[in-house]
Amino acid sequence: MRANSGSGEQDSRTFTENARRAQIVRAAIETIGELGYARTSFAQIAKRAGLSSTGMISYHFQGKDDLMDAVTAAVLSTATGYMLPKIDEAADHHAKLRAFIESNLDFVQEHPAEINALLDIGHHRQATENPSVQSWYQDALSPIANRLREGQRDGAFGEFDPWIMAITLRQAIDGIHFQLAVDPETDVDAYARELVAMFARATSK
Amino acid sequence: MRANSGSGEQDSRTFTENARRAQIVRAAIETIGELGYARTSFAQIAKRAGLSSTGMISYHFQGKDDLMDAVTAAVLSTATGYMLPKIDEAADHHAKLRAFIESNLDFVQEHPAEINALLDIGHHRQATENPSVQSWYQDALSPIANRLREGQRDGAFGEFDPWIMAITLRQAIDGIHFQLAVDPETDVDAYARELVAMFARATSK
Amino acid sequence: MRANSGSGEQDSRTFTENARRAQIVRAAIETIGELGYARTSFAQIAKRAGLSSTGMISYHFQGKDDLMDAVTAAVLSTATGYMLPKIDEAADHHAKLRAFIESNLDFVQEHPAEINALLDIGHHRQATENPSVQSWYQDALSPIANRLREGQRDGAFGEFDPWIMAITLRQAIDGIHFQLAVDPETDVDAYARELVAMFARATSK
Amino acid sequence: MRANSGSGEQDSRTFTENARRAQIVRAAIETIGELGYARTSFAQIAKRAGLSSTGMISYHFQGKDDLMDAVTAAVLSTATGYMLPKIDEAADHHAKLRAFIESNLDFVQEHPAEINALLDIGHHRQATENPSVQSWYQDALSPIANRLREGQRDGAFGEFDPWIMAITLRQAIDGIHFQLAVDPETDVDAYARELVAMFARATSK
DNA sequence: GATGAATGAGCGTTCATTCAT
DNA sequence: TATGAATGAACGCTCATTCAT
Repeated sequence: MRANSGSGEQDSRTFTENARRAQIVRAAIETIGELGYARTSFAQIAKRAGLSSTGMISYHFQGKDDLMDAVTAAVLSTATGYMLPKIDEAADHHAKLRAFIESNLDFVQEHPAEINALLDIGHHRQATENPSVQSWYQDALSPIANRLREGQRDGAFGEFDPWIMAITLRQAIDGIHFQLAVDPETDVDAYARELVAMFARATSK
Repeated sequence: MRANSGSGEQDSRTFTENARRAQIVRAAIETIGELGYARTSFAQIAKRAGLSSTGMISYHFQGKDDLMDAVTAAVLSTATGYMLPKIDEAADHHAKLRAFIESNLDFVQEHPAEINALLDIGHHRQATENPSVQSWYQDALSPIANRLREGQRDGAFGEFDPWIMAITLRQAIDGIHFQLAVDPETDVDAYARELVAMFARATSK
Repeated sequence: MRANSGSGEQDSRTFTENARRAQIVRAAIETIGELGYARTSFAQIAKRAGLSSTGMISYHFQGKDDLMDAVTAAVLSTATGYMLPKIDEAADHHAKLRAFIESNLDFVQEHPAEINALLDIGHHRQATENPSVQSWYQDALSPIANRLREGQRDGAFGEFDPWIMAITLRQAIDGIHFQLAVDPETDVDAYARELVAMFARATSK
Repeated sequence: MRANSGSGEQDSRTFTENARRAQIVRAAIETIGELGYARTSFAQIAKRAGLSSTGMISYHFQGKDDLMDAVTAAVLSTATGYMLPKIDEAADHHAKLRAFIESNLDFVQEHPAEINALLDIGHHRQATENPSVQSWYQDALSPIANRLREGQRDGAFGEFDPWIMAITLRQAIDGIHFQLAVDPETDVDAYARELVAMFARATSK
């Protein structure tokens, strides 16, 4: 008898069980953020969640992959909720691009554990032939590429492949982690300003 | 007794002899490239290398870190040997930037296992706060940043932070792996051409 | 998760519950008693305890040292519980000295595995410079030395260094193991009588 | 083709091979003395002996047990050569007993590695059912017991079991190691004087 | 739901020993 | 003899998962 809901399943109990699931996901995020994926075990997560047994995690999730899917979804949801309003508020395509970069780096600064968890899981899965990798990565890039394409259609941007630009933009923002590894005192806002200027040129006519 | 050569030791035979070491490094590269760092164990490497036991790896290397150091050094050496001549041949700063991007992506296309291994090891070390991370990452970025700085000094490029541009360039090139994960049939040359145009604008005056 | 109780933890169940822990400690005592510390591995202990894997031992104890601490504590507790009443019953200092020697050798005869385990662990820790050695050895000798000192103060014994006499007494009793190795049919009671007479002279005025 | 000479074998090559054997035995003594038996491996011994391969040890000795037999014999021989003259010089039985104790503790002080090796090997083998244990231990105790018996016959000592007194004497002297473990600054000469006085009483009429 | 004991495969590493050269 | 590579079993320990209560 299991309460696990596979990724696609719809279940009437979904909402009542969400409390425990969310608690575990929260603990997983913090653990990965602090120790890294490689040192994160069910035992560490259970300890941080105040659970007396790792069996609780297996009970609520189909397995490690299922838990990591939930973590990924949770972080992406939080990040989107943080960034989207700021992008929507922006007046034009250029301002929206700037808002995307700045709000993304703001989020990195304010939610380091979430971001570390997301990237760690992503790196771990990239090598794996897990089919869910493609989808979440596409899901993350598609909105960016679409906005860039709209900007081109409206004449705000020059000619470039919007999909490759989206990848580059995504990777440029994630580059902050390497910079922070080299110098933890880095001014993230300055990094953001530099990227804004750089991509203004890169997307110009 | 032991064939291990500690990191600090100097041994003229390190690269010339020791076919076994090279064989193990090769097997490690292929294993990481195929399974990813997380699923790569001495047992997997030994199986691929046709060794009778994992003890053989411990015999030839001080430990897992030492083996991964050897893998990193081997891949970087191969990559540098491939790319440097093409960059040196290029006539001016713009051509060198183009040669860097193109030769790098050429190398990715021709040596996917090597590159996957290099990035996976890098990610794992970053996540586990291995102190050797900063140095190799700085070592990888410094030459790029220095060339960009020279280009600015010579008036070939506009104003930008060369260090952040180096990170972005590095990350943009590595973005090909995400693209290949989504679509293994991607035209890497087209990806290269797009990046060349993009960074021509990004570095322009 | 884990049933381990770290050395510093206080847990009222430590001795009352945890049948599994006791079972493992018992198996460890028997294994060390039979094979000696050097040939005692988790695999041997697990086999003797009927455990499915060595992981069960790691589950119940923090590590090999923790298990050996538990073995030491268990044996010392049993030995003290056996000997102390007999010593307390004895009327005067001479009778107490005799009771100490006799009850100690009685215990050796009746619990050979326990004693072998205790001495083997002690020797191993002394050889590996484990810092916990001094304390347990001092703990074992101090009560003997103190009783001897009291006897001197009360005029029952002559002049001698009570600490060195305590070491000699301890070592003389442990000498029975060498004797038993040479001749397993040795009359331990006779050995005890001889030591009693010998130390009566050695402690006399 | 092996050069090993089993314990009982007589071999015309015995003397030519003794150089390498002695070198290995010497390295083994130092290694056990410094690291203890548990941490002593063929690799450690070979390193200390300046050998390029542990195979050399296996070539010259039948196995680990054979090497340890050689170490034991070498140390006993050295110790006997050191002590016997001093005992022979002594005028009477009481003086000889004193000379035995004092020269033995002198030897302990001047050759700590040899003694540590001897005791470590002894402790390790006690638990093992190695038949060679009984013999060397009997060989070590018999001369002591015989001298005590002679002293009794000549009326110098009182009544006691000479064999048990020999064990006790042996153990009392070895007790210095526990004392040194507790306090490395212990005055060994004072320890010797105390034992001399103690055994003068213990062996008195 | 929740607990915690149990499972068994797997980890990197060390070891004494063997063997071709 | 001497070398050093190779062997394969064993080591303590961690892991995600299962299961009875």
